[in-house]
Amino acid sequence: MASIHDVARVSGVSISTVSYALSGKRPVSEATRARIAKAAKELGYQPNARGRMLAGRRTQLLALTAPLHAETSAPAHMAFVLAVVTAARRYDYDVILLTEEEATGGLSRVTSSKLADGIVVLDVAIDDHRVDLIRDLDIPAVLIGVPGNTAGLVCVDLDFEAAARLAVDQLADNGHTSLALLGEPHAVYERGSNYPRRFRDALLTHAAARSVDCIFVESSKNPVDVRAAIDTALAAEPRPTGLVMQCAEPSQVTTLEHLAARGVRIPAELSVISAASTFDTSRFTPPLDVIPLVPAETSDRAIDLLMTTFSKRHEPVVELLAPRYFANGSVGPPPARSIPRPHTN
Amino acid sequence: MASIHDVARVSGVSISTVSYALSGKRPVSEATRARIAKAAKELGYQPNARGRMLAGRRTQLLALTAPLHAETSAPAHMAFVLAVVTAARRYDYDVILLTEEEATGGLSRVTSSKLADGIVVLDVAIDDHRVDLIRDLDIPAVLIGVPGNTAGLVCVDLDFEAAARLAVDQLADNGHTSLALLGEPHAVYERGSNYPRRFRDALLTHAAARSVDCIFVESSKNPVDVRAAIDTALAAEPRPTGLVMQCAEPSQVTTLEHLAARGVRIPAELSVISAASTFDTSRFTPPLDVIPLVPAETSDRAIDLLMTTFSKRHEPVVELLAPRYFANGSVGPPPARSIPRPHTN
DNA sequence: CTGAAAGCGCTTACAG
DNA sequence: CTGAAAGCGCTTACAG
Repeated sequence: MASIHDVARVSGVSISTVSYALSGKRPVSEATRARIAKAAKELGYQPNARGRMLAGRRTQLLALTAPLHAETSAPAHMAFVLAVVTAARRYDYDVILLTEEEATGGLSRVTSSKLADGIVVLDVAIDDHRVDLIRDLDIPAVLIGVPGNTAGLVCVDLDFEAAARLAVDQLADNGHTSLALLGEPHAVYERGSNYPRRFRDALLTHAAARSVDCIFVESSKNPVDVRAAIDTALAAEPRPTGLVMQCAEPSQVTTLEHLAARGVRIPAELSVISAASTFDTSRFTPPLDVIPLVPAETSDRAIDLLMTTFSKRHEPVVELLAPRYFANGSVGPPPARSIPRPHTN
Repeated sequence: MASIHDVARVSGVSISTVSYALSGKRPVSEATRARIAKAAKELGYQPNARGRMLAGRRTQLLALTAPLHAETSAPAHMAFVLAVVTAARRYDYDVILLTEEEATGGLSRVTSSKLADGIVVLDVAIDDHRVDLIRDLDIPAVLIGVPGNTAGLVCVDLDFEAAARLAVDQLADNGHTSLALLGEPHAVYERGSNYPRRFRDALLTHAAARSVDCIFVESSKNPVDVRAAIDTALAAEPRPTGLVMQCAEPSQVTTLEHLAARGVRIPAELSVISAASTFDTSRFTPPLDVIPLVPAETSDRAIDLLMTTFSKRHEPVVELLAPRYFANGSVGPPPARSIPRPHTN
């Protein structure tokens, strides 16, 4: 394997000139540059990362801490991991994946050994051990997600509160006065990442602010429970004419099938919005309006901020990306006249 | 940040003695060792990975090439990525995740820059560009999966042919003479990893060898199509009394629900086996017999082989792990007397 | 525009 | 049992 010395010898210059010619950090005469380029190409020279890491101040390596809980949705998780790696590559960074249960161990290790230049934290919980560690560690870090206490941190996430308001407004502006939210399975709110909670709370709050009734039901990995939840929601009084789903793809598919089976027409009888989804709701039956989760944009922005941190100390900031609404025809006005059902109770 | 020089100074020895004391690669007197350990602890010394990489012959870094296609099942994919990282950590290795579409670019990069000590290839297709590259690259590598041409390679995988035979035997031995296989969606056989093909082909071949009829149908992301496929399968002549499912979890759940809706009792009227599954079929309704995919065992073995390769050149080998069968009560004898249906056609 | 040299923080023969 | 020193392959002040 050719080294920088080989390239220097073949092109008749010093190794420093080779280094500068290849990095462009110092002007090099065109003739010299050409000879060096030719030699490097002939020899198939690739700078050795080990030498570069030690001499330079960068390893060009990021650590991504992305633990998988039982409650984690694998597709969404994968989408973010993929997006982070792709975003890092734009800056010529590679990504070390930290998955261990005792996630803080991995963080300490790659930090104290100076393996990574920076850290990306995925799937942030409200009360996250990794976040406390990050604050202590003297290493640039960015969180994708928002923990309970953001002091001293750089965070990027979708604005889930705004997304919830957007969903409510969309339905309220269409004239709906009673909604249902099909949320994540119960365990997610207990132990999972915190955005489902932020979304749910904001949605209920904003519905109340707009004088819209809203019933909240939880989904499940079990389709039977999903259908029961939907039945519960639709039995609410006054009967919901709008449904917001913020849950995994299988639960949304089950719901649509169940609604079809019950003969509930979308949007004639029920308007439906899919929220915080990473999957393609435009190919559902029927296609659904969606406020998508945006792994690529979120990760790009997170990595941009992290790279900024490398040059100049970045002040703590929580950047929330504005949600966007994509209409696919699943939202309309509520049924002209809802037939009042007999009062029980 | 304390360096090895600091530790040497504080403990009154040379840096080489510190290095040897900490690595254990040379005997060090107990007294000296104790002083060094004390100093290292006081100073919070952690060896610098950059220096270690350059001086030693190892980076303690593995590259994992795990591209995500549209056809990839995210949960299974995640399970393997997680298992590989966990397996690598047993040897104090960290894992760099390579996900790029042009996966060969990443492989060349980490190899020629000497960033990684070895490579793990996931999700191997029959005709995989990465495999050709691996053969050319002068770096230890192990594949999880089996490509069409295994010459010169070290591969580890579940023995899918044996798994298929096991499923057939289990049903045939119970007296079934007509089976159905619900496989992956069509695109998986066209472009995805190759084990579904190996499983399907072996199952059909072995069924024929045992004089068992077998109809093959494909699943889908769309539940409607899954139900149609099951209907097609059960309409086959002679009517199947055994069903093998080798497809994603949602399709298996849909199938069980559809069978329940059709009033098909398991195993009284239909025996069912779930194959190559990474999810827990014992909590399905009803619980299913399963021949699981084993990410942990497969990855552990793959990493063991890779580590062996580091010390002494390992001869090419294809290691297939024996499948195991877990009974959960979903397989029994076929219905005592199948009511012959009127001959159409 | 270019070079000689120091140095990044370790590991590991070579000596004693 | 321990130390002085070379060297891993680069980058980057320092000089000219």
